[in-house]
Amino acid sequence: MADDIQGDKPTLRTLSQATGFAVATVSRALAGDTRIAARTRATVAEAAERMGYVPDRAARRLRTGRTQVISLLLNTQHEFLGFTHEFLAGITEVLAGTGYSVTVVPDSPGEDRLAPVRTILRNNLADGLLFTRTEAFDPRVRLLMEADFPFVSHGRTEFTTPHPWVDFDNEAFARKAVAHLVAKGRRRISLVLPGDQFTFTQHLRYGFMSAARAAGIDFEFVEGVTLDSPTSEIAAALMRARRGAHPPDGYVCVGEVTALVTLAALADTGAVNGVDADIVAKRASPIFDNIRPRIDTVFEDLRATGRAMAEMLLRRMNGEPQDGLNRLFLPDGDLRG
Amino acid sequence: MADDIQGDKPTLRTLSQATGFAVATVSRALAGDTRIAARTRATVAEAAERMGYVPDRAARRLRTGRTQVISLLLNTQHEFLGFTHEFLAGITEVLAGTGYSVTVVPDSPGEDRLAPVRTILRNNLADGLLFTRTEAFDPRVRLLMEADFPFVSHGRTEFTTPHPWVDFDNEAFARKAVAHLVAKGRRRISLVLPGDQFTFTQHLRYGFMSAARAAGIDFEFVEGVTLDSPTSEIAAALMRARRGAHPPDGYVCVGEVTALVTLAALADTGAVNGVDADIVAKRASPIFDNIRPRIDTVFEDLRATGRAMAEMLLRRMNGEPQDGLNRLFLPDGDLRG
DNA sequence: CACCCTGATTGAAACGTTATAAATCAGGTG
DNA sequence: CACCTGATTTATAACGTTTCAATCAGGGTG
Repeated sequence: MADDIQGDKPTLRTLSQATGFAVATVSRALAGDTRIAARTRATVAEAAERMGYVPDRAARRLRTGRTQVISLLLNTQHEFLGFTHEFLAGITEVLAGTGYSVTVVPDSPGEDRLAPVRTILRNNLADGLLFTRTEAFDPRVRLLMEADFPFVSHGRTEFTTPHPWVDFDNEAFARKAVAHLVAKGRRRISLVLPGDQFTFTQHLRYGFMSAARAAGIDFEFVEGVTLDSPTSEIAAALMRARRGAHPPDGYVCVGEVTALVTLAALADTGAVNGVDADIVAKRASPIFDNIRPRIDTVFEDLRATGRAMAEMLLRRMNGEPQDGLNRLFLPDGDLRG
Repeated sequence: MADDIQGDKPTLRTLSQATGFAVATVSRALAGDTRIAARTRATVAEAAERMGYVPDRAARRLRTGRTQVISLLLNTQHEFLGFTHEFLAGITEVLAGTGYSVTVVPDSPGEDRLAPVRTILRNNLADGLLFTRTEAFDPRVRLLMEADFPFVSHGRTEFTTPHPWVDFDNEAFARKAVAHLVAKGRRRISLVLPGDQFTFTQHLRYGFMSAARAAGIDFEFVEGVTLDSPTSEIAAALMRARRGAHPPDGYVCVGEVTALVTLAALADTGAVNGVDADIVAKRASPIFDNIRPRIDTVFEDLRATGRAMAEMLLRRMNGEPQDGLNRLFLPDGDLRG
């Protein structure tokens, strides 16, 4: 809107008139085409710099079909703490200066998770896609692979065809957490799992179960709720278990919210954290430094995860073969308390 | 990339051939131009629907200059809990189905806050702008008003020219919090303020001070730190005050993180929350339901804030006069504990 | 000297849309 | 029946970019 004080913004034509070269020459010079004389390229580059030329995204997009946009499917339903913030920060950090911008598209598991992807593909709204909460045979992955559309998933799948992903080693986290509880002398440990459809649920379950079995201790999965259940339901389920015949004396918590809920459930049933039971949690933000009594945590660096995913997507969009593009983040060496 | 299984996606020309009308007619029919015969409009609309026509954003953008994009300046530096997530969820909720998409642009106070705005204006990267952490004489507001560019700020300014904003009544929050502490018999209350440059800092300070004075109790502002200081520094400052001659017996906390830090500082200096001191906090996420011992909170609904800002921006971009476009969220009636 | 390279540049077309101005048409009027 | 009017429709240009094919000037070669 309004009158640009700056005067009209420079275009290729402006540069063409200023330098005396044709529009086509200017375009190719800026693109660094080596078939344009080096001297010409220098002249054009200098003029572009001087006049503050910036290519028009709409025109380029119309011509080339490339949008210069990356879409992020963001879960807007369930609550997170540091997750969204850190993740987005990491992504924008990498994309700054690349000319790509991130658009946020709401995604709600339970709804049709394919719908937003279809829209993006069909209407050509982005050049690449990032998403989280990947399922074992995630229909989004299937669709995107079929369409040969660049993407990076947060979480692995069970597909045999390789695709780019970034993941956190939740199996290792579970083992480490169990080992820590065992070292503290705990004999019956409990875990609230995410929904069965997610791949990382399997990793958690396997790591948790096999570590507990190897240590010869009892374990249970909290019944009737998942990590995404309303916190009131999770709290109720936890308290039910505490009042049962064999209340757990150790908890592995996959998210910060669950950790707080567990802490509250302990308090509300008269149990004392650190005495009657211990908690080990995965955390994504520094907030847990400020919880008293302290609880032991393993840090999942979501900012680094966002960075890794964005970088990988850039490489993928640049045409790199996709079978090498994976990264598994290992849990920190030490538990932080 | 790749071959669209769907075949080529329909364009105006496709529709033109299918219906027998000229491209221009089809375009205007779809735009609902009343100078096109009603019958024709119906025919065209039907064909568009049947073939799944969606206008090409790049072409439309190139032609009209409108981007169909809204940019959100997002602070990626400081930690937040529910903030980013809830806020974004509210925005995307409103924008879903409007054809607008949100892009996230990093913004770091301390850096040049004008730079991203300039880029957006100059390169025409968006039709509207949303941002937070508004300053009293926010240079972004000044620039955007000069350019007559649609925006909605989260937070008021001191400019006399009106502009659209959405804000939370932090003065009322402070008064309410103080009143609550006074009712509990607290006689010396403390507050960590945000940086002086932000408008809401003045509102907080004024509400806090005048309510404390009216009640005839002592008060202090924690020295040397702001809400954005590293939590370790805030913790240190709080503990220093606790060990001083006149430790506070009441705390007003503007953010969730500060509330947790305060809680931790109490615990670490051997004070008991609810006995030696009380805390009232503003919260943006349901997480505080799960903190034990419970602390009293006032809820700021950031999802609703995001929704309000997005709706307001849409109205503004539709050319509504901007002097009516404000909304002040009042703190909840009851303190929740 | 005619020829053909090679290197450098350029004209023109196209991407899909919308706005402007002009063209067409049907129907009524003198 | 020619003409005017209002209602519809349409051709055309333009937005700024990239790319294909064509042009052009020299210089070496036969």
